[in-house]
Amino acid sequence: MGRPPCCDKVGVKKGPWTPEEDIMLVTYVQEHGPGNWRAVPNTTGLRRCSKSCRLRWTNYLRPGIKRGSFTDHEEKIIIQLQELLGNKWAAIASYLPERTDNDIKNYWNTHLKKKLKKLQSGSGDNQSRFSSNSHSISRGQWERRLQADISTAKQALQDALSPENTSHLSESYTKPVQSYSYASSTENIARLLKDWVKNTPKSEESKCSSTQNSTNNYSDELTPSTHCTEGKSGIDLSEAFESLFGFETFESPNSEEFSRSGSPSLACDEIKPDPSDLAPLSMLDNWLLDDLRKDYLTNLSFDENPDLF
DNA sequence: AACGAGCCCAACCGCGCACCG
DNA sequence: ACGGTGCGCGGTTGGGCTCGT
Repeated sequence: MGRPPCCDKVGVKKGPWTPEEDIMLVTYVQEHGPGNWRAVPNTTGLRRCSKSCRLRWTNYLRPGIKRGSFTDHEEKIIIQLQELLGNKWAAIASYLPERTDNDIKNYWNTHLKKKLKKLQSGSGDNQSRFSSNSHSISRGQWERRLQADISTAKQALQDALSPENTSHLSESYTKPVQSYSYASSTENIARLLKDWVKNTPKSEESKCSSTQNSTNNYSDELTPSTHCTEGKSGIDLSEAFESLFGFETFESPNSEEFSRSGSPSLACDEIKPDPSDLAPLSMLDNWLLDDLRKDYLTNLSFDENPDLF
């Protein structure tokens, strides 16, 4: 018996996602939470495979995703964890909550692999420094600590998200988790719409496949919302979007900062985010990365090899 | 300015695992 | 115990973009 196709191939759309499709998907997640992807096409009317929906959400629309180039710190973590875990991108991504496994995988394949290869050919023993460092703890210890850390992180996340505990988060972390999640998700859509609106009037005949460019440019182009009044479709979509999400995304001079600042206006009680898909709490985030940095990276001899970074 | 090569990244594909009845 | 189903993961691909000539 052959494996049944994950979805009905007839009438299933492929290729880049349009902003409209993104909105439909986000709307579904807002209402039902992430999961039950099989139901998404039927529920939303999206002509997309359930897997495609899940992938789009996890790799692109999910709240808290950081885009743009990787920092040196992130790079180091990836290199170390790849050395330790191999191509377990999901596991590596769990230590970089703002990055998706796909992003990390791509970054590894396009940048880091070459970098290390170059380094390896340049000086023979540099590679071995990563794999057998005299200062580093043993592989077994690493793995045990990783496991422990992941478990602890999950517990911390659950604790932090439980209603009775959210109130005692320290003052510096008082941003509402739900709002953060919500706003970040909104921000992701907003960036798509913004670019889409900007591009559509110029080339109406062109297909709406500008999502790639829009995301790449957005972080450097957090301009005031003048674009959203350009073009009819922009107005309609923007208004629809605003009404959909209940606040004026396009009025934000800097939507990223806005979303992270935890503005009270972003509160949205009807959202019931799944804890596993929430944006990483800063506290947890910092804890993970700080712990990594302190306990692991300082034990390793990156500094012995300044040429690498 | 035009063209081709290489790069980059979003999306797809197929497999394996976990869960459920 | 077993088959069906859904989801997650890692590898791969295709098309747009950038850069060099």
